Amino acid sequence: MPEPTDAAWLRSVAHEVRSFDRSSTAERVAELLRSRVIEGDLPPGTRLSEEQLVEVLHVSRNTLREAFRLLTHEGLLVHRLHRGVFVPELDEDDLVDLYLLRRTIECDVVRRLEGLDAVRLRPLHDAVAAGEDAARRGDWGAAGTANMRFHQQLVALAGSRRIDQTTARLLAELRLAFHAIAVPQRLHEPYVSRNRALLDLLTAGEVEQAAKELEVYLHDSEAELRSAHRDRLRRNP
Amino acid sequence: MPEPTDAAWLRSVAHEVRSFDRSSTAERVAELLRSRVIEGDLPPGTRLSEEQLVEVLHVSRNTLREAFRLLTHEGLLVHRLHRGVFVPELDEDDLVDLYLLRRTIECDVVRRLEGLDAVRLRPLHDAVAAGEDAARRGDWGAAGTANMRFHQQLVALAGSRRIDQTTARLLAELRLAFHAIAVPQRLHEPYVSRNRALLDLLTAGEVEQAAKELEVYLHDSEAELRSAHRDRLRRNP
DNA sequence: TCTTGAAGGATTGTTCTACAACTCCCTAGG
DNA sequence: CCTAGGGAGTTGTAGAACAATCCTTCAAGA
Repeated sequence: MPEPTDAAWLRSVAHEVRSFDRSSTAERVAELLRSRVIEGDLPPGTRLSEEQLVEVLHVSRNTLREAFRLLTHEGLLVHRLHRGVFVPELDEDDLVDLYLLRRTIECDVVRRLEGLDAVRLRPLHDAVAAGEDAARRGDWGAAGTANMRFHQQLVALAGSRRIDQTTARLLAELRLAFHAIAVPQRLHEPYVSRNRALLDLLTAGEVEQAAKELEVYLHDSEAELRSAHRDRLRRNP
Repeated sequence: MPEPTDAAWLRSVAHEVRSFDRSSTAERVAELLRSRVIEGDLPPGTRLSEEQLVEVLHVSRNTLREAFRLLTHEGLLVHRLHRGVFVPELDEDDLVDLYLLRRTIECDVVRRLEGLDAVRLRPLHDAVAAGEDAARRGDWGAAGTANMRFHQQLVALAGSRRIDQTTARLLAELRLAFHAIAVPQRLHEPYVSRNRALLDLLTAGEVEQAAKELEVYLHDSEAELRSAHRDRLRRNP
């Protein structure tokens, strides 16, 4: 006999089951291409040829184009009419734009936080630990991944689907910029310990202080990235 | 003889010309469907049949599906695998979510504003005037449109492409919620004068004060909308 | 009565082919 | 050096076909 409280539980199970192995071919193709772009295998400016990919992936052009659309709206590809899809080349204006939105969302989320406890902060803790571990190993790719995870989990504390989604796209785009730049250590190293410091502030419940630190943090990160971008531009016209 | 400064100008003209009448069939179809959804012609929950629309619009299924994808990523349609696309039905959680993100972005944008002058505020002024005009005529549909324009122009002051885009999607989704609710006057009337008050604060350069007022404003708006939503749910199980 | 399972029609997911529309590059001519 | 135009190659769109899935109906069993 189903009790009233069962309803919510059943709904959540239903949702989980339904989204378990539920993916279209287009989504799987998108997932594959996404990882390639995010890992930096495809340098910015690369054109993704339909003909070529249809051949390699063994899917129809329609399906491939559907995958293109998915990634386009994640900001991982750009579509130019009658020219094809390309891995985006972010310029300095894009960096400014991305960091502006990023500061807006992240700082505000932190400032509004309340009722924090160890359980809720657990995912953040894991991400920080992963970053420290990667730094010890000198694996700056992994350090970058851990950093992304830290910030994604940070905004996840707000408990908003749309904020999570916006942030995911934001970070994915930023990752493109990271790959376009050579020196990962200089970009990621300082933030391993700064993430730890942020987490400590949050653990202590000092949200206002954390928000302020995060604001400075993101300004520094932006400056670093822009500087590296300009350097690269100077070397590589 | 092209001077150095010409380059940027020529590029911008080239871009403008190129994007003038530059739209694919899919984009035109999307535009058509978008207006229908935004105007509320298609009630939430409606399924958009491929077969039917292909017949009416005289486009191929491929093209139609591409249009579906575009609108899906704007939040104006939802796609359920093997079931089709539907006009979304927002529940109260969605309203909470939308307003949370909205407060985050709008308030933060306002708080960061500086160097405001009459020229930059002109679009806001026009939107407020349009809202007042619509209210006098009792045209609450137009009042709602003017309100959306006001907020879109407000965040546009930040000068960020990505903030504009996120906001556009946000407001489009909210518009769905407005349509699902019967009483437009009660929802829009109070905000005509509150928009004017906000604009006055901005004109006076009181950004912090404006941000605080906006925060309250959005809380009130959210409460109003949620209440109306619950009323509707009670009448219409 | 309620649940379970199978059959069937209807709709979406994907592939394939064909052709139109457009871009890009190259070359001839001014 | 610049411009116009032609041709090759790529993307945009159409349309038909089939596979996979969903939804409804209905009958059998507990």
